[in-house]
Amino acid sequence: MKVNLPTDETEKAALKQARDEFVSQWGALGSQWGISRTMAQIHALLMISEQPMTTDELMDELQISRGNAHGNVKELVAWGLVRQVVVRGERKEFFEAEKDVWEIARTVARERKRREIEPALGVLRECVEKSSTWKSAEAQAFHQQVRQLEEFVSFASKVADQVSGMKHGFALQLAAKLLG
Amino acid sequence: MKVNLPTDETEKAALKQARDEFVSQWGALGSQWGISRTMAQIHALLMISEQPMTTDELMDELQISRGNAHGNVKELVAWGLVRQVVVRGERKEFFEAEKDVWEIARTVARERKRREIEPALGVLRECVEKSSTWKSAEAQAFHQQVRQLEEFVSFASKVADQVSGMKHGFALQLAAKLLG
DNA sequence: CTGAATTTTCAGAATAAACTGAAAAACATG
DNA sequence: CATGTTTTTCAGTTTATTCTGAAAATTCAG
Repeated sequence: MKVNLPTDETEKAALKQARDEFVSQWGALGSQWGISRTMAQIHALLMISEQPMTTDELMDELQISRGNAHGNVKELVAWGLVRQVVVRGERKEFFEAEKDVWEIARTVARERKRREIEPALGVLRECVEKSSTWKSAEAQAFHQQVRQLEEFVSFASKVADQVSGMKHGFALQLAAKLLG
Repeated sequence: MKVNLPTDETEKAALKQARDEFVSQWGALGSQWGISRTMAQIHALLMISEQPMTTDELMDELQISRGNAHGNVKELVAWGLVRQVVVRGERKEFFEAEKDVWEIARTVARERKRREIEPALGVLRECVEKSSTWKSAEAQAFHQQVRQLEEFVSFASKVADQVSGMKHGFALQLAAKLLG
């Protein structure tokens, strides 16, 4: 069996510390974003874990309750950022995160479109519709403004579709178009 | 003086209702997004207001306290989405929103980069740095994953710069590049 | 079918975020 | 400088969100 030289031990400890730091910081960023701290931490943990993990491991690692771990991991599954996998000979459910950053980006683009852009479009279209036949100067100003907003959000929606439709090496395509 | 025909009155009432609906719905969207409901409502109100407004008008229109109106309008100014303007012969402060959607988009891109992308980059770079010389298989897997994340976020940062640097008609440029 | 293992739910507790209202500070006017 | 006006601050309250922990439901093996 391999001998653990002092440097091995040092590296192992430093790795653990770096992983914890990453999970913790990613969680803090999560709340800056619109998602809960715990959900971001679970995502971070699964992204840097080589093996799929169980709910109990998440509870243990992050010091959180079963209900919390359960709810958040299921929400990550609903987002499409985490999937449930079967480990042979095990009854428990195991979870693993999508690790490919381009896939993650596509998923986030798709979900944010659905959750943020589409509801806004609904509101704006209703306002544009209602105000389209009004005659007064004030009403026309209102119409103009909501129409411009609607046009922009509609454009953003198309961009999101375009991005989430791009295949694996999409960053190259996108980079070429935007930066080239 | 102009006579108010029944249709004028009807339109006036419908306009008021549409404006209120827009403000209320935009507020709800705001919380779906990462910003407070009130801040989004103030922004909506100022975007569809033809004249600049005072804190007292905001308080009255949205039925909120002075402290709340004050704090949120100042935060919008800090974002760069609203500016303070001087109205001749008035002592009170007046506020108006940027109405040009492309300007709004640039501002949001710039601010979100600063608030969401840059802190993430900081965390990731630290992790990449620390783990770059480690030897074990686990450590290298960690390094690889955070490096990929760092590369992507760094790319996103460049995209945000590009977008926020585009001049007025940028949507056309962007549309041509992305959709063309 | 039985019982142990596991997942799911959810009422109440804890925490975090937003808001109020009034007092203090800053400002303008004569 | 005295006074009335407007802005700013902030301690305390309310509201919204997240989390806990235990009970109920489900699943599976024998």
